[in-house]
Amino acid sequence: MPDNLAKKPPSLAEVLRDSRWTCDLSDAELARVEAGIFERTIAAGHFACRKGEPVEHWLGVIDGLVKVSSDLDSGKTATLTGVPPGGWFGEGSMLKTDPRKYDAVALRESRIAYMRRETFQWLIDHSIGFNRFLLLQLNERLGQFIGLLESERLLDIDTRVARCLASLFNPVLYPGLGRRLAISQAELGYLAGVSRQRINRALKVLAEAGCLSVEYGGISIHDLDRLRRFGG
DNA sequence: TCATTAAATTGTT
DNA sequence: AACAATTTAATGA
Repeated sequence: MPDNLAKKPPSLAEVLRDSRWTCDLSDAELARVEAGIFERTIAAGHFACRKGEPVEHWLGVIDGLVKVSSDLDSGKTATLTGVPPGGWFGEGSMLKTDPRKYDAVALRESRIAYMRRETFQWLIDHSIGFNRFLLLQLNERLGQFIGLLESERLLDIDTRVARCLASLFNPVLYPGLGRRLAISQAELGYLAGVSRQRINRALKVLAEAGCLSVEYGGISIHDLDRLRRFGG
């Protein structure tokens, strides 16, 4: 275990291979899909996609970290979810013809995959595995948002941070993700909607509870179930 | 390979 | 919000 912690920037092809929705595609089909995707690097603080624009792509996080949020007219911004590497989002918008309803901001420099609408549609028409993935993902997110409702009002900060982290490590939404995630406490603060200092305190509590361990520039999950159930 | 430095992140007030 | 301590990455001898 000397340097398997060394970072290796994943390629688009690797991310596709590891994505659950590509499992029943032939090599030729996978190649077709890959040809319908382009990659773009988004600088920290910049938008991977914006509310109000026509929806032309389904988005995937190859590397980095993205925050999906909704900016209210009041000027306040509500974080809906964070998307770690290996995660795909925006399928809800692809299934409608309305303009996009949410923003996606790169919390740090991130590489984003953009799948064209015609490729997305082709997958729906030809791949049962892709449809199964979409159903699973939509259902999982629905549960996540329902949980977020109680989190917002009923739970203390430590528990909210726990739920936020648990959602990032959701094995259904983000399979390829391992036990460790590179995320700073500041980034986690943006996702959970609390100050970095409060995140620091919450992480100590969660580490004390045996849910995770805090590392420089990231955290490692020890007990995902315990993290999910924390405080409630 | 090692020492130095800058930048990022963390821990605390 | 500010500050000090710690860790990492980059640089060059």
